[in-house]
Amino acid sequence: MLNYSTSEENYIKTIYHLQNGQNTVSTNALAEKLSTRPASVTDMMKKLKTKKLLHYQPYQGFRLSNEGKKVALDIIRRHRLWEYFLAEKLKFKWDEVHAVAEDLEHVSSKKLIDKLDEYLGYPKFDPHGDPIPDSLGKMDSSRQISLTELPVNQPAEVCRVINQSDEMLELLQHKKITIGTRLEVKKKFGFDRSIEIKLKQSKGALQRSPHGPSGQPPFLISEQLAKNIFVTL
Amino acid sequence: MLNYSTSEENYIKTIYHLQNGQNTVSTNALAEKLSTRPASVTDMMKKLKTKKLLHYQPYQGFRLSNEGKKVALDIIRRHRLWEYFLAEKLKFKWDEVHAVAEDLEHVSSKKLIDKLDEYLGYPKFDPHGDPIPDSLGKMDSSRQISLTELPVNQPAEVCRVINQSDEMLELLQHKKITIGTRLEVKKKFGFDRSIEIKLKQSKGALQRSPHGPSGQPPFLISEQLAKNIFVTL
DNA sequence: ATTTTTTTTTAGATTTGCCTAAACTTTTAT
DNA sequence: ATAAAAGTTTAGGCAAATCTAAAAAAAAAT
Repeated sequence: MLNYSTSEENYIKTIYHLQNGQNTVSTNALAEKLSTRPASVTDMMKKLKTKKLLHYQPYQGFRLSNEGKKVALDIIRRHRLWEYFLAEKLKFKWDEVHAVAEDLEHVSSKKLIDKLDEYLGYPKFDPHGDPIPDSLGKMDSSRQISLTELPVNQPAEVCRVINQSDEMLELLQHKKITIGTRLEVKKKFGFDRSIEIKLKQSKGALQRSPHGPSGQPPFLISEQLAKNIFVTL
Repeated sequence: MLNYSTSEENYIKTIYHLQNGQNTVSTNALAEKLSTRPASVTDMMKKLKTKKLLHYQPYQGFRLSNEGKKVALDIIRRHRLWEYFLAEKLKFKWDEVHAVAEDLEHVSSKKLIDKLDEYLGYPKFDPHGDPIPDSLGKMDSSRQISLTELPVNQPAEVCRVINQSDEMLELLQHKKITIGTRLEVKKKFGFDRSIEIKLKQSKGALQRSPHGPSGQPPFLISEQLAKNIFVTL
């Protein structure tokens, strides 16, 4: 695996996230995500094409090649391992790890990352619940469904939150929802597709609450929030 | 404290090391250390002067300003904390930490470094024995003398090795000299200023050696090596 | 089927950090 | 004291990554 510049790596990583599966990625979408100009994207696409990291015909959008995907997974591995390190060892808050990991991910010593992985105990998911690729690029794709898809009365555990903004994290924190929280959907309302959920006693937390043996009362959350919370059964 | 580019940081750090105390640093010396060309150094010196990080009059050499020294100490702090982390936590070998830390030191989140420092237990020295500046730039300057200055029969402990090349590390490894090794100078020879030293039982290592209760026999080391080994009494 | 709008690309600059070659200072040697 | 050598700076260029403005292609609307 060759070395790529920080800028190249940011393009590759972002294309990977945008081309969820087989989608083709557009110049404008990529420029938007990277806070840059379409013209800069075109320049970089030409360069990455000559390096055989992506397929690209002018005006036709682009997709990572197999080699490009490998590189992307390696960057994502580095990013998520650092996120795990920051949260787990340095006690960063869940919502602070991303920005710092954006810098650390570009330090590309293979030995460093493999030793870090070992030190951390080969974690499978980062603090946001995203799976961490192993050194071969394989990662767990354990069934993670959105809260909107979770059947009523089916117990589940929060394993991932996507698209987190500061506002969203504030709301989650207020409602005491974190990775690992166990819950059930109690009712779904057609009117605005909001859903009522009930948090369950987590294994660790056994203190008496003021709500009796059944814990806190159920409460409503919006569809917009539910879409962004993923759970495992 | 503003942010500086990786390149600027490398210049600042290297000037700090070269201007040991009040020396003035020359263009050629800096170019040599940074494996770059004198013309590039001049360019950068002009830039750093406008940023008030150093004092510089054409043809007269340069010295860091107080602000420049502060920046240098911050970079050195990051570098040495990462070295400590790599050796202590990730079990990198003593001679492998420097190269990786060269990259990590440029990730400049203050919060990251302060939390790393806390996590590591506020270490005072890096794996080479160099003192680590605290978040205010203060560092231990505990008396560390070169082996060439150590009086005969004065027990001491290796605390620092400077100027380490691969060849030198090979030699140290072969003679089983590491940070923490305790020893005494037994004889000094005027002819080539080589010295004879004797390793002492380290506190930790209590296994019987084939050399009886007094440990290994004394052996000679060159002046060149002795100059680079520092000890505390 | 044109025209309009949107998207994408090209052309030409800019900034950073580096280079070579030539010019200029300072130092050293005669 | 002056010439040669060594060290330093200037001048002019180059590559990476960005930008703006204009041109070209594709998509949408009439």
